[in-house]
Order: sequence, then structure tokens, then C-alpha cells
Amino acid sequence: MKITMAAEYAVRCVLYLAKHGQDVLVSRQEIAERTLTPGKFLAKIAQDLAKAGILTIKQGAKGGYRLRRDPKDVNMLVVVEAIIGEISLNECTVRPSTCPSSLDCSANLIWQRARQQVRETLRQATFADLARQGSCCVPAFPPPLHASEQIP
Amino acid sequence: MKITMAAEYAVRCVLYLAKHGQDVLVSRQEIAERTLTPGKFLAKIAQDLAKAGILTIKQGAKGGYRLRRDPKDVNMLVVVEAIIGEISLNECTVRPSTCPSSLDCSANLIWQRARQQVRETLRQATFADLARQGSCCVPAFPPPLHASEQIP
DNA sequence: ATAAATAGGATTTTTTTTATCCTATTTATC
DNA sequence: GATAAATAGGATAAAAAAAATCCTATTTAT
Ligand code: SF4
Ligand code: SF4
Repeated sequence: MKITMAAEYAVRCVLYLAKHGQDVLVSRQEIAERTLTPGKFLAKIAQDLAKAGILTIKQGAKGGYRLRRDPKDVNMLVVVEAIIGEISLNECTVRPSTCPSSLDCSANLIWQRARQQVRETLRQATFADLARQGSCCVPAFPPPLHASEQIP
Repeated sequence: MKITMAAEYAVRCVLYLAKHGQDVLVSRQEIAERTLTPGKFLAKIAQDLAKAGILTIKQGAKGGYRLRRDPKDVNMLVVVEAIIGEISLNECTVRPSTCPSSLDCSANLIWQRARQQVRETLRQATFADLARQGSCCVPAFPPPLHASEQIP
């Protein structure tokens, strides 16, 4: 299964929220602009993230998204899989029925191993760690808005 | 980058050849049937494998493919990448220019790490090893033809 | 009540993947 | 050499997936 743009946008979105901290409300528009994500597309992605319990959506005027959990309890694996489903390199690793010889296939074992490594690496990457270092597709200028700036 | 069916077929093809041994000629038709690969599609794939130096193509009557190298010197990484190009989970790991913040992105480092693990795992999987254990989408009956059976 | 903002479903557009068609070329065999 | 068997190679079609947008409805602050 491919890491799609939707999954990439999801990571950016959650990372942007993580930088603002748990439960801080940020408008969809702001996130979209700062993470270079098409606004309506972000809406779709956010719905999946909300279903997965990663963020909460506030509708209406002054609405937006807020990170529901502590950034250290959210990792890239749950975010990515909330969007694209279970990661697999080769379909047969997840749905053995798609290949008649999956039960006795040496290549299948390799795909399984690679898959587990990827998933483990993404699982270990928490958004607390990610937020600490570096940016993520957020232009340096103007600087990110802070919660305190939202009502000037 | 996604592991496509073409890449999967390529692995099956090389595995099938590996089971017959280096330099043993096998017809495209036989490979296609035994690995459940569409024949014309296999032709395309084989051309890429030939370009990558993995197999040689013999044209004409009684033509076919033969594994060019010792199976222990061919691994899944070279076969897969011969078909789909350099493996990457996220485009930015291979072409940094596709994302403005790739130089200072914490997520990018994670994608890089996952990518290297996948590539290393596939690199370690030689076709000598793969051929030793298990089948690979080749129906149990009728049993694979051996070189000695080809001219009855 | 009004305006701002997102939700949610349907739909469109674009891209990628998968597969096949068709003609040309190569090779073994007669 | 002629013939038939087999693959090459480019073009193209068909299918599937991904990316993005449209539109109406709903929610919420003021
Ligand atoms: S042949 Fe092996 S690796 Fe390929 S699809 Fe079947 S089980 Fe998976
Ligand atoms: S934001 Fe980071 S991970 Fe996402 S595309 Fe850009 S560099 Fe890659």
C-alpha cells in the first residue's frame, strides 16, 4: 500500500497541531495554508483523523481542529493508517487470499518482515519528538500563529 | 513508491528462473503460466529485467528467458527496483525538491529510516535463499518442468 | 437572525497501473 | 531459403486509484 498525499497531508496536519499543543484550536484554513494542503481535501482527511480519535473537529464560526491527545501519545503509524488503512508493501501480506501460494511463499516472508519494520519505525515516531525538531512544510515566514495571537 | 503487480510478477519470474538454475532457458509462456502472470505483460517486465542485467532474452523459435547471474547474487531489491525504480515511501525522500521544507523536516528523517530498512531487507533476500524454501504462486500440480524434460 | 466555518456526499479530474493490440524481428527447423 | 515459432517494441486502451473540488446542509459565535 502506497503512502499517498492524503497520508502525507495528515502527518503535516497533526504535526502542525502538535506544535500548538494538545487541545489548542486551530482553524482548518490556517492549517491548510501553512502545510500547503488543499483546504477541502484537508477537510476529508480531518474527518478520518477524527474518526480515529486523533483530533476533534469544532464546527461553526471560529471552528477548527484540535489535537485530542498528548503529542507524545500520537505516532506516525496511527496517523498514516487512519488515512490509508493498514500499511503493507504487497497485498498478500495483509490479505493472504489474494495469492494462492501465500501459505508457502518465501517472498511473502520477506514482504512481511519489511512491512513490520516500516510499521515499527513509524510507531516509534511520536509527534512530541517530531514537533521538537525541524519544521514540516510550514513556510518560515510569516511565522506560525500562536494560540495567544489568535484573538488580537 | 508502491510495490506494483509488475514488481510482484518480476519477483515471481526471477524466482521461477532461479529454481531452474542460472542460464537455464525457460520459455516466456511457461513462466507466465506457472507464475499466473499475463503473458504480454511479462514480456514488458522481462525487458526491464534484461536492461538491468538480471536475465537474458532469447528471441525466435524456442526462445525464452534465462537467469544471467548466480541466484545467490540476485536479490529482491534489484529485481523490484529494476521495475519500479528506487523504492521510497514518500517522494520527498528521493526527490527533496518536491517539498520546500525537506531540508529541515523531522518527518522526512522517519521516512528515510523506514525506506532504508525496507531496502536493506530486500537486499538481503537473495534468490538462492528464496528458491530453497517454499513455492511462489506456482501451482503444485502439474509440477514444474525441469530442463531435462524439455525435449522429451 | 446573520454570517462564518466546517460536515458530508457526490462528482470530477488527473494520474497511475494493468493489460492488450499490432507490426517487426529473430531464430530453429525443414 | 522458406516457414513457423517465439519474442521485441511501440502504441494504445481499459481499469483502478488518487487527488481535488462542488454543492447543500449543519453547526456555532456574535
Ligand atoms: S507469490 Fe508470494 S509474494 Fe507474491 S503475491 Fe503470492 S504470496 Fe505474495
Ligand atoms: S513535510 Fe517533510 S515529510 Fe512531508 S513531504 Fe515535506 S519533507 Fe517530506
